[in-house]
Amino acid sequence: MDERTLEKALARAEALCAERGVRLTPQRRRVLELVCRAGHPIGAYDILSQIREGAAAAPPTVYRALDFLLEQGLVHKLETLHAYIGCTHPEHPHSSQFLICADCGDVTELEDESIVGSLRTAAAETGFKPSRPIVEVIGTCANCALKPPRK
Amino acid sequence: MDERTLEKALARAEALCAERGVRLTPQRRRVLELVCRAGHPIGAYDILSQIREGAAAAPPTVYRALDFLLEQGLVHKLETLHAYIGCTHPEHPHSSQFLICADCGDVTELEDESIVGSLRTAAAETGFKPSRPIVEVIGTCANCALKPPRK
DNA sequence: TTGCGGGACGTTATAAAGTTACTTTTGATT
DNA sequence: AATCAAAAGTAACTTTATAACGTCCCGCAA
Ligand SMILES: [Zn+2]
Ligand SMILES: [Zn+2]
Ligand SMILES: [Zn+2]
Ligand SMILES: [Zn+2]
Repeated sequence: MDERTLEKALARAEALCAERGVRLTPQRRRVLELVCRAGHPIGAYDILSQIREGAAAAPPTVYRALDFLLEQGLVHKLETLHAYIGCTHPEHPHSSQFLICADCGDVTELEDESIVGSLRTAAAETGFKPSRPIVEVIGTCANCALKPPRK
Repeated sequence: MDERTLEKALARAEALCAERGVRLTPQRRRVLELVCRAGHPIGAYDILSQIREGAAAAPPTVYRALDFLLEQGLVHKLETLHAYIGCTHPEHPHSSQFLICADCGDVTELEDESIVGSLRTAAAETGFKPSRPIVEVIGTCANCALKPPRK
C-alpha cells in the first residue's frame, strides 16, 4: 500500500472509531499501519518484530491490537496463512472472500453476493445458522498465470 | 462414528489405496482409524496422545500420516480449528465445504455445486485460477439452534 | 548374493502461532 | 482528589507444526 493510500486508510479508521465511540489508541493505530503498509498478509510475529524496532513489546501487545482491529472490521485474518491483512472497505461490516495467490502471495478481497447467497442457501437446507463464513481460495492470480512460476 | 461404519470406512480406504498403488501402512491406518473414531474434528496432538497409549511416538509420526491421508483425500483439515476429520466420501477427489457448529462442535461436510460454481465464477472474473478453495462456515447447527446453548 | 536406492519411520530439537495470569498505567467520571 | 475500568506491560507457557538427520526394510539390478 502506498503512502497516499495508507494515510487515507488511517484517517478513515480514525473517523470510524470516533463514530463508533471506540478508541484507536496509538498502539492499535501503529499495528493497523504496519498491516496496511505491508500490502500483503503479515504474521503477528512479523508485526511484533517491527514494533520492537522502536520499543520493547511482547506477543499480547500485538494480539490485543489485532483483536480490536478484527472486531472493528479494520483488518481480516487469513486462517490458511495465519496472517492478517487490511480491509479494503471497512465502512460496513461484511463477510468477504479471499483469493490467495500461492505464487506471488497477493490477496484479493471480494464481497461477492452470489457466493454469500449460495452459502446461505446451502446452510439453510440443513437448518444451519451461519455466523462467520470463511472463504479462502488458494490458487494462481492472473499475473502469475501468465509468467513462469517465481523460482 | 460407530464401529460398523468405521470398519467400512477402513475397508474402503484399504481398497482405494490398493487401487491407487499407494501404501496404507499400519501407522497411517491407525491414524485414520483414530480420526474416524473420534467422530468430530480432532487435533494432531490428540491423535498423538492416543497413539502414545500404545507406543512411543513424536509429532512427525502423526503429521506424516496426516499428510498422506490428506493427499489421498481420506481426511480433511479444518483450517479454522487446526483439526482433522474423516472424509465422508473419499472415492473421488473433491472440494467440499464445512458447516461447523460453534456450540456442539459438530461438522457437516457438504459438496454443494452452487457454492463451487459461484466461487469459480467470481474467481474467473478476476482471472484467478483456483486450486484449493477453503470454505468453512462457523455457526449454529439445527440441533443447537433449538435448545439453549451448551454451558 | 550383494549392494544400491527410495520410501517409511524414529528421534531430537526447534520454529511459529497464540494464550494465561498477573501487574501497572492511563484516562475518563464522579 | 478518589475511583474504576480499559489498555498496556511483562513473564511464562501452551499448542501447532517443521527441520534435520539417522535407521530400517524392501524391491531390484549388477
Ligand atoms: Zn473487508
Ligand atoms: Zn500471483
Ligand atoms: Zn470429503
Ligand atoms: Zn450444534
